[in-house]
Amino acid sequence: MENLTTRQQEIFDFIKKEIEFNGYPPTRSEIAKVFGFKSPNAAEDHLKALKKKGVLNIISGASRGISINKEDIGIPVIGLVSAGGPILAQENIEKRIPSSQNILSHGVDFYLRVKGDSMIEAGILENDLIAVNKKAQIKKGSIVIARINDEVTVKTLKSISPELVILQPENSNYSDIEVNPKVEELSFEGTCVGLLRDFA
Amino acid sequence: MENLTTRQQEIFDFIKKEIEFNGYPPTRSEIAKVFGFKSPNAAEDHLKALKKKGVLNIISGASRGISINKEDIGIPVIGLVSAGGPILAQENIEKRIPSSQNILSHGVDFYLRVKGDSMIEAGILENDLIAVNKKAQIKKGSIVIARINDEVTVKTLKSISPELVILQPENSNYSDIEVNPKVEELSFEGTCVGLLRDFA
DNA sequence: TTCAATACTGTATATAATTACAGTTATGGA
DNA sequence: TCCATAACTGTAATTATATACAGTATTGAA
Repeated sequence: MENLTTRQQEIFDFIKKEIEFNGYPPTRSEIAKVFGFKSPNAAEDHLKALKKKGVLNIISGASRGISINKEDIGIPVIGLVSAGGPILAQENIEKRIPSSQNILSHGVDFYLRVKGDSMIEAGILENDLIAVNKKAQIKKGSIVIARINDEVTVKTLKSISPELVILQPENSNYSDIEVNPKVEELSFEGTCVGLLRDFA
Repeated sequence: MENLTTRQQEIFDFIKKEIEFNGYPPTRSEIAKVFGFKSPNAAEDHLKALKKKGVLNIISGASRGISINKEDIGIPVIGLVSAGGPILAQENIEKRIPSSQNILSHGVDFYLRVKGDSMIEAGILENDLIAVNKKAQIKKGSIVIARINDEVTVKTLKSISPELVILQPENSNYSDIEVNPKVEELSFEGTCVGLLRDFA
């Protein structure tokens, strides 16, 4: 997918929102009206551009025949996180899971595939997908996605202070991880707000 | 919601399927064509009936202005199962979770809220939602939703033969349940194909 | 500097789509 | 028996919609 221009992204987001809200896509005129275009053809041009860039599909002749390509809907699933870059970098995205907005009570920014068995006593198994909210407040007792020296890990946050953060695995075979944020690089990618398991 | 007639249910299901597949609702003519109506007005009549029964909404004047009422989309979540009736009876439906079709690799007929801790060693905790497929083959080793003498339970199917079915809890504090289908009433409501947990 | 792409205005038209009106047939109550 | 509901056919008109064509202005890359 080529990158969209600011304007194109706006149009695209509007279409997406309309589909979600109304249950059907907008017409050219409706787009034009919302964006203040004096001609429906401005919308037509945008649709053509968006189609060309591969983010949506237009069924010729059909009214409201706009559909958003599946890959562009949905919440990204992060498999292995490559070192260095941001967690949501394109190369980390394993696939996408359709909207699912209302499935969980919190917003989900991405899903993270669980590696290892360090959380089994919290009912989190290997290969489960953890639903992560990036903005939810990081607090004691919640399950957090932390990045320590560029390595991503999922643990319960046992305690947090300026010079000592304790991350607790939920598996009696493992011991707590103690990090001094002033010495080691520590950041929080988000909080676990849900879990998805697929018995494939 | 009043009950739909067979025909109305067919039309409704078709509309739902179209929205999911195409991303936008069908026109009257498209409905008529699929069902073999010679007049688009037959579809119009059906839409009016469906609207009257409250399962969908029609935006007058808008092409493809059909939207399905949120309560009628989605997969039902079953909380407590009342004795006697079928598991999917209206009174058992706690809420509905939007489509999510492609979230799990198997089809999901309903979600069942887990009571108790008998499956914690399989990573299934109390209040988790188990995704259930009604038609998937019941086989040894899979987690099944069984009904024994009208009581619904989730267990691993350890062994199955005409006179002895062994259901195994995944919790060392509990012991296996042995059922003779010839003596006790035993039926399978489905197989567990996934799990959903919401950290509310 | 020339060209393609972006971002529109303005006009026009074929056709897609909604939807009313007038019927027909069958069914199952009241 | 009468009437409402369901499930259609058939016709037709209004309006909603897609979409082509002809422009204009701006920008950034070749």
